[in-house]
Amino acid sequence: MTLEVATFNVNNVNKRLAPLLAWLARASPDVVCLQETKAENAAFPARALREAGYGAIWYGERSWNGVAILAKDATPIETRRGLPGDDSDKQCRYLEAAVRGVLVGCLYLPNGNPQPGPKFRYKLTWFERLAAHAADLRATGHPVILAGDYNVVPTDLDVYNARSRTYAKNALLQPEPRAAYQRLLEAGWLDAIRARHPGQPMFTFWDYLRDAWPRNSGLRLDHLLLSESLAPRLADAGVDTWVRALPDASDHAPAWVTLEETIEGG
DNA sequence: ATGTCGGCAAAATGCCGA
Repeated sequence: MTLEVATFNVNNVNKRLAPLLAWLARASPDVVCLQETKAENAAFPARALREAGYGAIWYGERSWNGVAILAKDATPIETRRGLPGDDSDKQCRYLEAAVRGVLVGCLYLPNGNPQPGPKFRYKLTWFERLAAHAADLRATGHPVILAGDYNVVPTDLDVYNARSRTYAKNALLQPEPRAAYQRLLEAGWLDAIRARHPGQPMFTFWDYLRDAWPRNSGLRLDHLLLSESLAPRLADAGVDTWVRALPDASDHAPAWVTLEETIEGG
C-alpha cells in the first residue's frame, strides 16, 4: 500500500473546479494541498469536494492567496493555520494538518514581484519564518511533508531557458530565495521530485503568456519536501502535466509523491 | 517591452497581482 500526497496551485478553486474534480477523479490522490484558492471561507466549494469523496479544511481570504488540505474519505486534523513569527501577517498562506499518520504542511510562499521592493522583502522574511518552523517540525521526529507553491526556481535546470531575459529580474529566480531553498535542503529536507528525477526539468508551471504551455516554456515552482523521518518511505514522484491542458486550466499542474505506508521490514 | 487571466473599483475601462 502506498499513500499519494499531491500539491496543486489551483489558481482560484471555484473558477477551476471542473479541472480540479477531473484530476481528483482520475489521479485519486489520498491527500491534496491546494494553493491560491482565492475564495473566502464561506465560498469554499466544500460540498462539491465532499461529493467527490474528499474531506477538507481551508483557510481563505477574498481575492488572493488561500490554502486548503483535502483527504480522500477522511477529514484532515488541523494542527496549525498561519505560519508563526508574525501575528500581524494576515495573508492566508499556511495550513497544517495530521492526515493518515503524516504531518502535512501546505504552503503558498509569496511571489515577491516586483523585485526589488517590499513584496520581495516580504517573500524573504516569510521564507525565514518557514525555515524556523520547519526546524521545529523536524525536531519532533514526526514524518512531515512540506508541500506547496514555493515560488522558487531552485536551479537553472528548473527553468526552460536559464539565459532568457524574460525571467532575469523575476523574483522567482533571484539568488536570495534560491539560497533560502537550498538551506532547507541542507537542513535535511528532501526535494522529492528532484530526488526521483535527477537531471530532468519536471516543470510544474507554464505562464498564460507567450504560448508558454504549447512551447513547454515551464518552470518548476511547486515542491514536496520530506523530513528525514519520512524520506526513506519515498516510492515515486511526478507531475500530472495533463491537467495543464484541460479547459479552464490553472497555470500550474499538480505535483505528487507516493509514500510507502510503513517502512519495509519495520 | 511583450503577452494572459481574473478580480476589483467604479464606471464599460483601467489597474493590479500573478
